[in-house]
Amino acid sequence: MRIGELAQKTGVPARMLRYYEEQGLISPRRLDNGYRTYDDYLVDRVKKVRGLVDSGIPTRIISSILPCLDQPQTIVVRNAEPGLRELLVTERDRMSEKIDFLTHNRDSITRYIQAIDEAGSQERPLRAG
Amino acid sequence: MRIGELAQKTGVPARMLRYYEEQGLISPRRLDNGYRTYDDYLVDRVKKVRGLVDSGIPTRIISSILPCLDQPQTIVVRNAEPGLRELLVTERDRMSEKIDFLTHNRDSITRYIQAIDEAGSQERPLRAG
DNA sequence: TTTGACCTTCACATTAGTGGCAACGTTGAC
DNA sequence: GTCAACGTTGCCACTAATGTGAAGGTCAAA
Repeated sequence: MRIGELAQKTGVPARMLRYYEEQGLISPRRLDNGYRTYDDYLVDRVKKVRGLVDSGIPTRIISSILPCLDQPQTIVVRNAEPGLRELLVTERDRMSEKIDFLTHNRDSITRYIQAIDEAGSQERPLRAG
Repeated sequence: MRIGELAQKTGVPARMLRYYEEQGLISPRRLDNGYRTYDDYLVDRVKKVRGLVDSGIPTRIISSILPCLDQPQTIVVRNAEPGLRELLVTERDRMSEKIDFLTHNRDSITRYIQAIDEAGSQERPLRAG
């Protein structure tokens, strides 16, 4: 598919898709006329990139770990560069920290919302049917 | 405590603490000589801010939700502005998305690390004692 | 009075995009 | 064919968010 269709399928503007290519995150092939052409599996990859960027992972890191996020790895694993494992462990731990942090604070927010709701229902108790 | 001590306790440079104040995230009182002075509970608040920023929450949002993250709320809840509940729900849902996303990808990374380890041990099987 | 922590302020850096232009490709109507 | 409309290309510059550096001055303890 071409860039417009991918943009439409992912909700990510074409402009941003070109930017991600510039950052080494997605590498489409080219048609004879120079147009970018994307395989279907890149729809998921683009969404993955968006989610990771939104979660505060820098693009530099994303480009390192992206190949490790696609499921059937098998081949890639052999002759992994020496630093890779260490990088992955570091980033995984960082992600775990983020998860813990977000979870804790999300739960605080949830409790606060409940408190608002209870305060509201107390103020004007259920009365009608 | 003054800014240097807070910086030391939180690991956040004094420069950044001033920046966070500029962004409305932390509002220390001032001594007669103009020095900032921080209460003890701000140590936790600073760490919270760091975690949230690292997780991709914009400071503008953080400043809105910070008051709702401290545990004994009770008083604050009453006469909450009308938009607040909606904002909180939106942000909570966004945080949940991030959590799911990070969890999914972290697990992929973990599996990949395991695959590396297994590939390594297969390549050079346990042989010596 | 010198030293180190602190003050404000202005400028600069980095990351993650966005906007707009001019030129080229593609498609459908005439 | 050719014209218009729209998608795509590269490119350059610009924005917004999150910090960081450094100059030049103040405070207070040794």
